[in-house]
Amino acid sequence: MAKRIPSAPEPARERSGPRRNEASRRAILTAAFALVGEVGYARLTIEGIAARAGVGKQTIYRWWPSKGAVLFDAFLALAEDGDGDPALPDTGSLEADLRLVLRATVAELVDPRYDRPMRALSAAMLNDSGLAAEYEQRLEAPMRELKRARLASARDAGELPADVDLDLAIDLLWSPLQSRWLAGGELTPAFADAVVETVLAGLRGS
Amino acid sequence: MAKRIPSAPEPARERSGPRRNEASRRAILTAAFALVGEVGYARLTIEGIAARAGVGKQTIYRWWPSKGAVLFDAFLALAEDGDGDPALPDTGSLEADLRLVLRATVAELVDPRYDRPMRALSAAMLNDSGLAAEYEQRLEAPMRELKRARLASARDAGELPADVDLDLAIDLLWSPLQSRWLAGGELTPAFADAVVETVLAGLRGS
Amino acid sequence: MAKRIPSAPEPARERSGPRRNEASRRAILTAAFALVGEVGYARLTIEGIAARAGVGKQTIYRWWPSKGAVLFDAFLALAEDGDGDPALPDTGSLEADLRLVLRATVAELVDPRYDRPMRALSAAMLNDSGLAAEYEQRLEAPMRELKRARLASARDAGELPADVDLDLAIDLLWSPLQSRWLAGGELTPAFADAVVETVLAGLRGS
Amino acid sequence: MAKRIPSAPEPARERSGPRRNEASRRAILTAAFALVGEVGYARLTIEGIAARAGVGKQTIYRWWPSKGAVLFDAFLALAEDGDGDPALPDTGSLEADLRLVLRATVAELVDPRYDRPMRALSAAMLNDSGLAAEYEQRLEAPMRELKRARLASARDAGELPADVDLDLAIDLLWSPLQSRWLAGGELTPAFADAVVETVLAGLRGS
DNA sequence: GCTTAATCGAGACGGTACGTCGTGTCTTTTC
DNA sequence: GAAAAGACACGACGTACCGTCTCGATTAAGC
Repeated sequence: MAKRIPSAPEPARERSGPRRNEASRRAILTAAFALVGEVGYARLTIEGIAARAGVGKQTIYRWWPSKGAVLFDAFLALAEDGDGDPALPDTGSLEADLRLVLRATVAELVDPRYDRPMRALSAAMLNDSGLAAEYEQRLEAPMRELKRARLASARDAGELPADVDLDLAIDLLWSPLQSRWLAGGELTPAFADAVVETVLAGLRGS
Repeated sequence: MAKRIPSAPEPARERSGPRRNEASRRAILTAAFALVGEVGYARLTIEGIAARAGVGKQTIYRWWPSKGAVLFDAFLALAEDGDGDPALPDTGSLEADLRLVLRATVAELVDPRYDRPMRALSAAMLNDSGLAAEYEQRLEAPMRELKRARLASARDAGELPADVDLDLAIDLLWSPLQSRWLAGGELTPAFADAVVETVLAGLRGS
Repeated sequence: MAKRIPSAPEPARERSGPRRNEASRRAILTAAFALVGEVGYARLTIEGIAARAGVGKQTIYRWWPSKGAVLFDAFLALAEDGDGDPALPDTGSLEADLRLVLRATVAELVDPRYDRPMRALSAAMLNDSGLAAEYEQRLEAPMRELKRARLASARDAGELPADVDLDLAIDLLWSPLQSRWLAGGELTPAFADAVVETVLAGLRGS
Repeated sequence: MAKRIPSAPEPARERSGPRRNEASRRAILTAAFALVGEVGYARLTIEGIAARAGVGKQTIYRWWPSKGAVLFDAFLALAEDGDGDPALPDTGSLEADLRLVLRATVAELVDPRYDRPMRALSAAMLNDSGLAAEYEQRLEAPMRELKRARLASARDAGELPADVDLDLAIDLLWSPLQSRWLAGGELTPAFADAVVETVLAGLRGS
C-alpha cells in the first residue's frame, strides 16, 4: 500500500503567492496520523489535529477541504517517505514472487500501526467520491501499474497465457485480502498462498 | 449494541414491560433509509431522522445505541421484507448458477437506490466493530451459508474437487465484485462472468 | 437608575411550550454583570458568560439576541430586585428633594460597582437602536414618569409656574450629570446642588 | 495611544526615520469614516478598513494602536478641514448668539452623515479611557475654551452676573442636547431655544 | 372501567465541534 | 526602510448535533 509514488514529484508551490509554512504542514499530517490511530476516524476532529500540531484551525482549513483530505495527505507523505524501489520482485517465478508480495500485504494489513489509519481512510473515501478519485489517481493507479508490469513480464515469459486479462488477474489476486481485512476476518499467510495458487491455476487454465 | 429488537420470526414483544410503538419504529427505519440516500452517512443525524419520522429523539435513543445501529436495522427490515426463498438456484450447472447470482449482485450494487445506503452502512461498520460483528452474524453469515451449501452441492455432484476449500472459493468469487464496488470502478455483468469462469477453472485445476 | 419598575410584572411564560430553566437564567445574568465589571464591555464574550455561568452557549443564544441584550436584562433584574418604593421623595420643598435625589444619582454614577456595567450598557445601546428603544421603554420612561410626577406636584403647589415645561425641566436637571459622567469629568454633590439651584431659578423666572 | 500623528499645524514629518506615506494615511482615515457610517462601530474592522483603503493591515497597526484611534483621527482630520474661524459669534446679544450656535449643534447632531460616525466614536470612548482623554484634550477642551470665552465676554458686558460659574453654564447649555441625541429623542431648534432661554434666566437670577 | 406506569412527541439543557471571521504579529517581496 | 500582501497562532463567533433530562398527553395492562 505504500511503496513510493513516482508521479508528481513536488507540486511546485515555490511561487510568490502562497508562502506556505512547511513545518506546520508536517506537524498537521503527523498529528492527524497519530490521532486517527488513537481515537479512530469518527472521533478525529480538526480541532484535535490543530491542538496536537500546535497550529491554528484556519491553517488546516486554508489548505485542506476536509479531515478526510488531511488524512489522505498524511498517507501520501508516508508513502513518499517510503523506499525508493518502486518495482515488484521479479525472480523469474511468478508464483514465488506473488506469494512474497501478498504475504507482505497481509503483514501490513494486520499491523496494528496501519490498521486503524487505513480503516479511517477507507471510511473517509466511502462517502467522499472526490477523495476516492484522488486516492485512485495518486496511490492506487501507480500501484496497479507495478502489478500489471510484473504480470505482463510473466505473460511474456510464458508463465501466463498470451491473452490473459491482467486487470482481472490483479483483482482476483488482491481483492480477497482487502475483503477479509474489511470484514475483520482472519488474514494469514496461508490464505495468501492459497489465493495465489488457485488464481494462477485459473488464469493458466482458462 | 444492547436492547436489539427481535428479528422477523418473533413479532411479539419481548416481555410485559415495554409497550413499544411499532408505527414509530417503522417510521424511524424508513426515515433513516431515505435520509442516508439523500445526504449520505456523514450528514445523517439522529435529529434529522427523528424530525423526518415525526418522532421524539428519545424514542430513537431508547431503542438504538447509535445511528449506525438504526441504519443496520433499516437494512435488516429491508432484507426481511424481501424474498421468501432464501436458497441460491441449483439447476445442476454450477457455472450457470453462479453467473446468474453474480450478475444479480452486480445489478444490486450498481442500483443507485442501494448504492448510497450500502456505502453508508459500510462506513458505519468500518469504525464500529460491534456493528460489524452484528452484521457478520445477522446478514453475512446466513448468506455465506447459502453460498457454501450451493458449492457443497456442486462438490458432491463432482463439479468441484472433493477437497475444495469452500470458504476460499466464496472469497475468490465475491470479493472482486465488492472490491470494485468500493473503489468505484466499473462493474459489469461481463466482469462477473469472467470472475466465475476463471475462479472455477482455478478451483477445478488446483 | 434602579428604583423598581412597575411595568410588566411577570412575562407569564408558565405556559406549556418553553420550559425555561430559571436557575440558568439567573446564573447567566449574574455572570454577565460580574464579567462586564471585570473586563469591560469590549472584552465581554458570550463564551465567557456561558463558562462563568456553567451553561451551554446555546442556552444564551436561545433566549437573547446579543450580548447587549443579556447585559440589559442583567440591569433589569437588578432594578427589579431593588426597593419597592417607586416614588421620589416629596417633603414639600422641591429644591431640598431634588438636591437629595441628584446627590444620590451622583453617588450611584461614581460607585465603581456600577460605573463599568453602566458604561457597558451605554456602549451597547449606542450602536443598537433596538436595545436603546427597549431601555427607553422599560427603564427610562418609568423613571421619567416619576420625575414628572414630582415636578407636577411642585407646580401644583405653586413652587413652579403653571406653564412650566416638565420634560425640559427634567432634561435640564439630569442631563448635566449624565454628560459629566460620560465625559469622565469630576462629579460631585456640590455640582448637583449648583445644577438644582440654577435650573430651578431659571424655571421659576422664565 | 502612542505614536500619534502630528496635528494640523505641523504637516511635516516628525523626524527623519519614518517616511510615512501620506496618501495611505488619508486613504485609511477616509475608509474608516465611510465604513463606520455604513456598518456601525461594532462591525468596523481593521481588515475592512485596510481592504477599503487598499492598504496592508500592518500599515494601520504601525501608526494607530486601535480602531478607535483610527476613527478618532478620522474625526480630527474632518475637524481640521473645517472652518478657519474658530471663534463663536459675538454680536453683542448672548441669547441670540447662543440660539444660533445651539441650533447649529442640533442641525449637526441630526445630520445622518455625522450621526453614525459620532455614535461610533462615542462608543469607542466609552470603554477606552485613553481615547476619551485624548478626545477631551484635542477636541473638547479647545471647543470648551471658545465657549468659555464667549460667556466671559457676556459676563464682562454685564449680560451675566460677575460671579457666574462658566463651566456650569456650559454644561447646562450643551448637555441637554447631547443627552437627547444619545437617547435618540427628538432634537429640534425649538428645544435649543427653550434651553437657552431657561438656562440664561437661571444664570442671571441665581 | 379505572388506575397506573411506561412510551410517546416535544424540546430545553450542558457540551463538543463545526467552519468563519477578525486580531495582532510575522515574513516575504516590491518599490 | 516603508508598504502591499497575506500566512500564521489564537480566540470568539453563531450554528448544528450530541446524548440526557424533564415535561404533559396518550395508551395499553392489570387490577
